[in-house]
Amino acid sequence: MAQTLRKPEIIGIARREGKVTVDGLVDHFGVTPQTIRRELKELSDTGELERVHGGAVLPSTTMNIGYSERLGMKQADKVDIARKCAEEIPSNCSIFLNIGTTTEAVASELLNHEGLLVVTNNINIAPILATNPNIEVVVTGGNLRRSDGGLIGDLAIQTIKQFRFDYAVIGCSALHEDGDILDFDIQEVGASKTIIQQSKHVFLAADSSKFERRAPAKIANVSEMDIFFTDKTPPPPFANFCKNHDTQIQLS
Amino acid sequence: MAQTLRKPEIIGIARREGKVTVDGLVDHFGVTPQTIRRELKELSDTGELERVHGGAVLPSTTMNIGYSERLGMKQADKVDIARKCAEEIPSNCSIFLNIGTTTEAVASELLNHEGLLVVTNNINIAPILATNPNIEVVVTGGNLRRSDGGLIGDLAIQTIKQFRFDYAVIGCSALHEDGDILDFDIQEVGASKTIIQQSKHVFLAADSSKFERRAPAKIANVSEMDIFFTDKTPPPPFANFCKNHDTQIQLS
DNA sequence: TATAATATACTCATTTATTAGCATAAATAT
DNA sequence: ATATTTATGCTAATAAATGAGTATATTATA
Repeated sequence: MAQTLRKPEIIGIARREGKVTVDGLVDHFGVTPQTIRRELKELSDTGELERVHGGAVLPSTTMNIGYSERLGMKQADKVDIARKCAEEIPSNCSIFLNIGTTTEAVASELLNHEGLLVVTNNINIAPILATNPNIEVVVTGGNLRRSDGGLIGDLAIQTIKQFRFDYAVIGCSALHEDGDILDFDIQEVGASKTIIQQSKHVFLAADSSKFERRAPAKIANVSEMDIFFTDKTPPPPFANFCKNHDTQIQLS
Repeated sequence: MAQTLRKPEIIGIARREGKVTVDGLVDHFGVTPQTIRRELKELSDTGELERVHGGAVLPSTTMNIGYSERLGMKQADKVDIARKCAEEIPSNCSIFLNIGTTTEAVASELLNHEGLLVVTNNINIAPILATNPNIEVVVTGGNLRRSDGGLIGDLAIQTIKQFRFDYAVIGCSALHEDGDILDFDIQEVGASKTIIQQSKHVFLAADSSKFERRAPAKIANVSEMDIFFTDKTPPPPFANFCKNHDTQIQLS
């Protein structure tokens, strides 16, 4: 396979923006669309990007998310949320990133930070952060959850207990109007409890679609969070609940 | 300027910019393109940069390489070694797979087994095995080694100690004629000792090119292995050593 | 559903980069 | 001082990337 000077930069742009467009890359590099298309095709052949009409998006690094969810808006929203979240995190500190595609986006946004120690139970985050040698990456042990690459169970909790974090970024499967943070797996409850206990600042990062989802396991309550990063003003009951419990809402 | 002074600067520029162009370096150093090309070729031969048409980019570590490319990369002999190795492992048992691309090939060959519990400190193995729901996958914790996606250090050892394995498959960076099994990282020593200690049967899987490699850390000795899976008859001193220590050699 | 507007895949000519072999000049060793 | 190694530059042949034209596929719109 041919390698070119442009490919790493295309991937970099995709990581920052969540997506790339053929037109955008044409302007950026000053080459013709067919050249860009050729390279996007090659990047998609190797699995580094995923081709869509008009451009390409980051492959959902999670293992089985539907095509539609990866496209366009959702991913762009996630990148915006992730950027705001990463802005609140300084260099030279310790961070925990847990499961969820939003925390993966946060990982990408942290690539420009320095002197970080990042611990994660999300196996997809490891290759993202591996590109920056200034970030020490620790993966917790655990049983692999196929649906999203999460590492769960007692092994994960054991590892988390051995650290203290300056910041923790929590993702979730669903949000309930009464303030509950939900996951589809009961095993994640113990992990999130431990994370919150070991962390000075706890952030929740979740896009507004999570309010329309259902999930069985309550892993935490938004009152335990310091900041909730999201894309749209949450439903009034949830927003009021946040206000009453000193949880800041940060819109992007 | 002498060549020895130019090379570090080229690498420096590449680290800052992510890439270097032949033309750019020609302007920068005031030499001809062929001089630059020669040096880029040397830097690419030593693995410090990756040559591309028009310049060079930072080498993509195995971590960054796309999934399908990684699969295609596996040479036929590695697959053959892996197949023989997987044939010796029954269904319904517990297995440890450690670092190395050969153990990744073994993982692929295990996909048709059933009722396996696979524990690994190789992060690349998780997505391979995730495709078969009949295999329970456990990832050890540990510090991420960027060069190959290995999880190393005390966290990994802690996890390994909590299991007993029916089979362990060991990979390595290099093999020495006197029977020593070598890795480039001293931290892997503890892990491999623990693996051997916890396992009923220990297999070494390594292609013959490992005899031509050098690595500093002795992680084990082939006398501790039950079977050595490889593609060609090893050098006579090594073969004799195996014979004297009841280590079976299995050629593919 | 039909139609228009984009976007894409494919092939081939053109441009550009690369390799290889040889010549020259500087640095080092004998 | 002379030979030898090493770095560099030149030219021609080779290889690779690019861009243009055209046919096809996809998405948007009436």
